[in-house]
Amino acid sequence: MSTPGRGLHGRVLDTLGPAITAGEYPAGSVLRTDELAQRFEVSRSVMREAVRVLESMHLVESRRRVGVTVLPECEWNVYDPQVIRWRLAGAERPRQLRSLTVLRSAVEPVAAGLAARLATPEQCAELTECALGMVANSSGHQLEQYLFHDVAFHRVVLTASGNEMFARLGGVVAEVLAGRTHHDVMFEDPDPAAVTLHVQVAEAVRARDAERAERLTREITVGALQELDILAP
Amino acid sequence: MSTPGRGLHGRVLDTLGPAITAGEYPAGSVLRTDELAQRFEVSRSVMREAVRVLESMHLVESRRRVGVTVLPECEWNVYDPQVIRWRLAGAERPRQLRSLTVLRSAVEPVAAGLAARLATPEQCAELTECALGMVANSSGHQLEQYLFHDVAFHRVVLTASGNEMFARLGGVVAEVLAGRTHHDVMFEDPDPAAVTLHVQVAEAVRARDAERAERLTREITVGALQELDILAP
DNA sequence: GTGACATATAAGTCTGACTTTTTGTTCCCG
DNA sequence: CGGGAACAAAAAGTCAGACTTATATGTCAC
Repeated sequence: MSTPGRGLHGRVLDTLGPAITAGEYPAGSVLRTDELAQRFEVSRSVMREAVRVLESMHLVESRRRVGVTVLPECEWNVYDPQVIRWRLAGAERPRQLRSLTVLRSAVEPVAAGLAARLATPEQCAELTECALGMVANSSGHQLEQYLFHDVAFHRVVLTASGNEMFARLGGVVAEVLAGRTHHDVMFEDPDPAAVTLHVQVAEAVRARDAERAERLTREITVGALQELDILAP
Repeated sequence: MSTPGRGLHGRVLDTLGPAITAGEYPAGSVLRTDELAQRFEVSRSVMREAVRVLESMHLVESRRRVGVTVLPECEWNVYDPQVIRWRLAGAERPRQLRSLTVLRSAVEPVAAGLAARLATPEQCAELTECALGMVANSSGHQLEQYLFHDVAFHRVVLTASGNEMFARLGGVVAEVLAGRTHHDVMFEDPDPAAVTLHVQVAEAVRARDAERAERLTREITVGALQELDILAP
């Protein structure tokens, strides 16, 4: 996925990152650069680069005479795509998926509202195209194609919102949707109601009806929350 | 702010990071590590560490035989607190502030709704305390104290939501509020209506009225949007 | 117990030599 | 004249070793 093994330090991160985010080293654990370098059979310079990256993600803190200390979870840069991927790959996957879905439920409706105001004609067209693609693959166990169009749909909405922060969440949404399709429950065809909602959102955006686009998208995200049993009575 | 000059590579980042995020090197620009090392008068090892960090933020990409290429803005990890700080410090400040405020307007209401369900008694108490602090400093040009309690208030709401992604935005909100107080318009005392809303949110959370807490917080964020002239008629 | 001092430790830095990958050029052949 | 293979150069990547610096901790006198 994305950028595997871009250099030796990347290889080190590919094992050390998941290990830390999985809680294998509890907060406060102290590692030593030299020891790590030996363990991974790389030079200290390479190991230092890896540590610097982990440090920039606030997963660890490096202090003289102490070593490399693992930071508590609340310090982590949980928006770093790399960190998200590591956590989604580990045992914390369910919790991470919940966090991200709640985030989606907050962001996507607002993004849809903005998209209704700001989307270019091209983006409107793309959106309906995606929605149609979802309809076309909503039955007959064509889950992969359905997923493809679903991801594209949400990506377009987030991009069309004109907000860079929203746009950057496209990758996150892709991970969540892909995760739902592949790992979790989703053996049968997608919920027809959800498909309809996507079509209606595309219509609302094209019609420049921000209020409606937001409300419909909220319905979609509420559905996503329900799938994960998030929601109080 | 936060961690100034933690080592030589940090010093390098303090100038190179802002320069890149300010668009001083347009996307596609190519830098060479050796040249940079000379310019900053550091060894190549230190320079490499700095480049690795920039790479982990997706500000640059390092390729053999080519050099260090500056990536287009759409690739940047705009959620990285460091990147946010750099951008807030540069010429792009107004745009960054708008992006962040729109993000707030999406996230905070939902967070407040969750907080109303999940906040501990201690957090409820903290919240009312913050709101009272805001009231106490809302007149008489006590902007600094007001800001302090305002930041604390929003931090508690985001934390009490129980969602780690929301909680992590506490720092971002702090930057936005501080920015508004210090740089932008805010010479006279804060809007009394906004102060009242904060008190009411605290009440709603304590009363476990999620719907009301969300609606009131939405009013607060709408106010923040209006201050920046964001909002269609 | 408290303060100053010494010491050991691990990160931080620098340098120089070497390797590897990739790009762009050159040159030969069709 | 075009295309492909071989080649050369450039820049990042890697490594090893020596040295510096900050700092936690222990020691000792008071």
